Amino acid sequence: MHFIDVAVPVPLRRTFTYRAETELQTGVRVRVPFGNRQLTGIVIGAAATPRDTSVNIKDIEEILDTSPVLAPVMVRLAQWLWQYYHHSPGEVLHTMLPVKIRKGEKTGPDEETYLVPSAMQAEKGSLERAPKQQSCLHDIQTRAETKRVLTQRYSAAVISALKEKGLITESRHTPGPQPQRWLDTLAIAEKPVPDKEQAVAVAALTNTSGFSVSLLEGVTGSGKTEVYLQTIESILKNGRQVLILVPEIGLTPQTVARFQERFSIDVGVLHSQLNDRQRLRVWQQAKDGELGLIIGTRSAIFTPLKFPGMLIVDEEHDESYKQQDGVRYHARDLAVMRAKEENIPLVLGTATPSLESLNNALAGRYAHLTLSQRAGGASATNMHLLDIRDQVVNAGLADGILPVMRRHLEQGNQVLVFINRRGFAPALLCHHCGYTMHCSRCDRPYTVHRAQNVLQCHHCAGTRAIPKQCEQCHSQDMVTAGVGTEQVEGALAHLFPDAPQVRIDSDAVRGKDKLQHTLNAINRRDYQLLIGTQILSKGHHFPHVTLVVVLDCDGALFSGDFRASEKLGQLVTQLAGRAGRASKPGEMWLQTHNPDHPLLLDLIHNGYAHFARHELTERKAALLPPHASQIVIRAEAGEAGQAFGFLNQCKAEIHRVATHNPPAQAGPLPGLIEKRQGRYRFMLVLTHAKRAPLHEALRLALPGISALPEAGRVRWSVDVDPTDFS
DNA sequence: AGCACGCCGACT
DNA sequence: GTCGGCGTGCTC
Repeated sequence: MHFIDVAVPVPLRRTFTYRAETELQTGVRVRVPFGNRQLTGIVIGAAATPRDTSVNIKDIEEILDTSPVLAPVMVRLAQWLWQYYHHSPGEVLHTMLPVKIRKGEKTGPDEETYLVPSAMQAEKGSLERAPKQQSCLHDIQTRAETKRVLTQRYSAAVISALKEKGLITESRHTPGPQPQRWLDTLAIAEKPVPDKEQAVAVAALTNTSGFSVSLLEGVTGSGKTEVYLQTIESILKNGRQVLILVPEIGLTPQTVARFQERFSIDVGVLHSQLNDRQRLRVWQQAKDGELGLIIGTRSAIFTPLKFPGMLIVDEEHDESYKQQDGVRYHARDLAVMRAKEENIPLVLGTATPSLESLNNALAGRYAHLTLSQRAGGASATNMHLLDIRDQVVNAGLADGILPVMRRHLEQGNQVLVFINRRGFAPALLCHHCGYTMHCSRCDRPYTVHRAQNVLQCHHCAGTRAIPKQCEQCHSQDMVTAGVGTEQVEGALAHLFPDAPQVRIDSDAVRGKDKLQHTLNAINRRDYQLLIGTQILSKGHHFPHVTLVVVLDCDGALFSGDFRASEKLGQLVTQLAGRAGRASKPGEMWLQTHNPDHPLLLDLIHNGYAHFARHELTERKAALLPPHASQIVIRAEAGEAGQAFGFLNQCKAEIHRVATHNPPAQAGPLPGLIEKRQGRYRFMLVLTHAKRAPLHEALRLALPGISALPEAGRVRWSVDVDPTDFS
């Protein structure tokens, strides 16, 4: 008789012990009785023989797999996840596994129709006058192929003719796995000669074996992707798989095509738009070792690999790697754990490292590789501050910037205007009584959208018509306040009527392929003036842009979020990287009311690398991450007092339990967006200089917190290493 | 999360 | 008299 720990899909922070007749492999799915229902669970490992005789240990009902759906490495990763993020095993496995696997569906490839040679032999010369049929038969005789593949290669007529003649028949069966299938087609296309820094980086990364983390800090345009390409070449040749994570917005068909073209192999692609079936297929092929290269967004970090060779996290600073609901994991941090478990190298690439990764590199925990030269000899963009104090500012554009823009436009170049607000204006208010139109569910001002003629709440996405008169005093004198992309677009159309312009924000490029078409049109020089939001800062290069204007960077200087300045530095640097090339050096202007602000001065004069190091010293002095660890407990409820009260009880419980070396507790604080979708949100921020005692305190407190009667009434969650305090 | 058990209001 | 509201408690 064996006792076995099983993770079941319930939101409880523990596993359950069952009895089995035989020993069971870790990672195998089992059907188990749970309460009065049947659940599909995962075997986590052998359990100690229970001493507590009061619990009635039940038998495992059925073993669903002959081979595990989770390799031992992935089971260990799951355990790390639920311990580190203080979530339930059930929720963690829910996050890690494709839906179809979770639901207990059979694994393995689907049955397919094959065309196979029949027992009958073709008479000599009978196909002499049918070369297509001959070649098709030859293909089928050499290698069993699916009907699906063959109908792409040959016409239906050819295939049916062979069937008529009784030379081939159909057969349905499941294909066996074809491990390292990519080696059949792998070929290295012509590649550029790396420059000296790239060559050093490739050599360093190629020579690593076993676990290591390397931060590849390469300025925009320095050819990080080329370093990835040349590094993974030998890994693929050696029959090892490479998993590449990219930000949500960076996963374009072009990205995938670049890898496909270089290596002539199938690339597994994983992103949020896939359906369950497509997702399962890539998962299975990666697990069977059929795919050499898998590219995906955040959750792709859970892709199983039969022959793990290397992990790459591109644009590692990108915020989209942090999951913001459910198990709030950070894919970059998880990649470190995964690489350690698999004993393979991890590469973190970016032009603007997160302070977390930079700190690890500076402390010597990560290798630090740098690419400082832009490819093709392009020079760095020149950055300037434009003091807009006392200047006339029209639709966000200061008078002083207009001559600069005119100069670039007259030279036939493109100008990029960045404003981090979509819509026409961020508020609509009454000129008579000052009342601001706001969303009653979220208590936030509505954004005015002139294009669709609506007010939209940017927190709950709710819309309503633009009112003609004030809700409060019925005055008809309604005015907008602040500036959004739509308004800038309108003003620029007046100021520069001869320059064709385009707006790029999530409103303007909604819909499949719309963004790509717009980007193509920009690089065809259909437009001269580009007005847009964050989208413009991510990954796309605009060789004809010679001027970047940032309309407002003051907000980030005085934000309540301590990461705002880091994000500003990354944004500005990424934006600067969009512009210019060798023949056309770029220039960037930041409009500000704080031209003497040390952060801005440091950023524009010394660059991101210097700026980031300075930020790190500030974080150290303020005892903030990465020089401290944080955990946030969030709660939301229909009544503010409920959420607040619950967090106060959490605070008391942590205080009671963490007698030795307790964390600092701030709050309960209202969320930066206090009310959202009609619910009140609060958070309790736990901070400690050391990670271990912080986690220990929470671990000890969670049973008591979960047992609070309020815990069942409010919606609450634990966020380890929070990146967003809203 | 589910599901049962349990104790109070308005219905055939 | 019962049907069903959702508070509470438990799940190897």
